Amino acid sequence: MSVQERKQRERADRERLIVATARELAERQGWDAVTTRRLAERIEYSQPVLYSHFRGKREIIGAVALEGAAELAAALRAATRDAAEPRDGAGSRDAAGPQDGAGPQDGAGLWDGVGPQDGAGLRDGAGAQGWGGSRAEGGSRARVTALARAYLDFAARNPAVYDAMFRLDGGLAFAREDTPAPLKDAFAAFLETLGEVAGEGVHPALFTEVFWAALHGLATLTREGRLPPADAERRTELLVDRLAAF
Amino acid sequence: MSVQERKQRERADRERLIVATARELAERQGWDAVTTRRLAERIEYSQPVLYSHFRGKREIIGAVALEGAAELAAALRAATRDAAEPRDGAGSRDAAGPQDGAGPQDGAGLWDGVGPQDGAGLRDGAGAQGWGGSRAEGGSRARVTALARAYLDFAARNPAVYDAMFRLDGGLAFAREDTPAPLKDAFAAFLETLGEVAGEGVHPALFTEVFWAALHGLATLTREGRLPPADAERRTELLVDRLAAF
DNA sequence: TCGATTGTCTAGCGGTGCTAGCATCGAGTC
DNA sequence: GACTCGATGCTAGCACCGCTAGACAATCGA
Repeated sequence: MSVQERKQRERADRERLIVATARELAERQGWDAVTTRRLAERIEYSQPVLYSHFRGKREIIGAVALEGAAELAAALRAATRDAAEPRDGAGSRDAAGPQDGAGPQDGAGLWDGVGPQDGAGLRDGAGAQGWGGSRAEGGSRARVTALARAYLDFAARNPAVYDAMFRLDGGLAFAREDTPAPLKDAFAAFLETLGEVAGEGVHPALFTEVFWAALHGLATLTREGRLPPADAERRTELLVDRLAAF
Repeated sequence: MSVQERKQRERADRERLIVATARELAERQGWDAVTTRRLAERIEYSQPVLYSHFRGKREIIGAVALEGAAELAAALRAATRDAAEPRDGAGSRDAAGPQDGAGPQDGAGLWDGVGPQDGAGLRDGAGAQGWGGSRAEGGSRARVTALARAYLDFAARNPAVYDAMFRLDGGLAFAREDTPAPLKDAFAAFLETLGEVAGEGVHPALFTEVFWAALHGLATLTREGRLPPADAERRTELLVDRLAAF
């Protein structure tokens, strides 16, 4: 059976090569330059080989998107962990890698069963607005700012991957039960930090969606030159200050 | 000279026909379906005729975008006017059509010389946060909510036009001195309402950019099914409540 | 060793945006 | 009214696209 195993391994290697090559080509020359012919040439196989791994170009984009989602989740967690460690050290309980199954929870229909249990993000500080003014908790602000910066930084440094995730059609399901795990986990990474600052009576997932959408708008419009590049940092600060309830 | 005039007129008519046909086709079947062959067939001319009017498909998209920008500006102004008429009737002094020259002003580099003179949007109420708590002025909240809804409604009802403006490359300059007048005017329409609620010490244009970006994120992610469609209205309300300084 | 299976390739389909070069038409001139 | 001649719109075709049918070679099990 060793022969079959070797073949499977080689096949998996080639699949990874396809995805990596597509990603690199897209990042260097844009997704328009990622044609099946060029991609086949780069991996030194003929075009039909691509179709033995993926249904078509769309699925290749989807594969790049999943890879990117895992990296984005890691980048967000790393940034928020570094930003300001909680009193009890250890970083905010975010052991879960991109891989954990993510069982059924909540069921509110938003991204469906993603991340920590409903409201868990509220455990620590937060809820200022309603009954206390700005009650210290500078840690939250620092984490949220770090989150926003990390997201925008990821988008700017990996434009093609970002497009594969959030602008192009990679055939992936979003905000549904059958959403692929890496996407759910990326949303969970958002939720872990933003749950703290959703504010009273605001569903953490709903708040996270709004925050994410705003960042997405900033990321895309800035990159395409539809917003003046100079003020990007000021826009980010304004967004964080206003949107989050510290 | 009447013959030349007639020819010019016919040529302008045909150009309008091209743009209208492209728009209709895009709105019905998506921009992918707008090919030069199909477009030529619909207007009952051959392909090269298109290229005597436009440099290429990109410019046709740009033409649709400009048309859409004028309509968007009108829709935003109509919605905010209807939302809550000011004490002195008449609607807020927004006579200017999409056509006025818009001379050099401000020079801050954001969309460059757009709309009313710097800070004009602050003339009426506003500035609550800093020195008065929620000092009535429910009119502002109503107008901002109406603005947001009108924008998202426009995006949902005219997806192809919206894409031409803000997602596809129509070869138009944004946020620059040479930005086409209709785009500047659409931004001005935003500014007229949002200037009121930028908050103290926040540049109205910067605030408008952030608000617009957030709406853009909501519009695109919702339409592509990346945000659960059911909660769209709640997201809009949350965004308005948090971002604006009433 | 032989047939079957698996894997990969060549060649080609119908489509894309765009353009070179030719034919025709009609306005201005005699 | 006949005749240039430039403007105008056409046919045909380029290089490329995503994708696939079918021929062919390599490998496997009997």
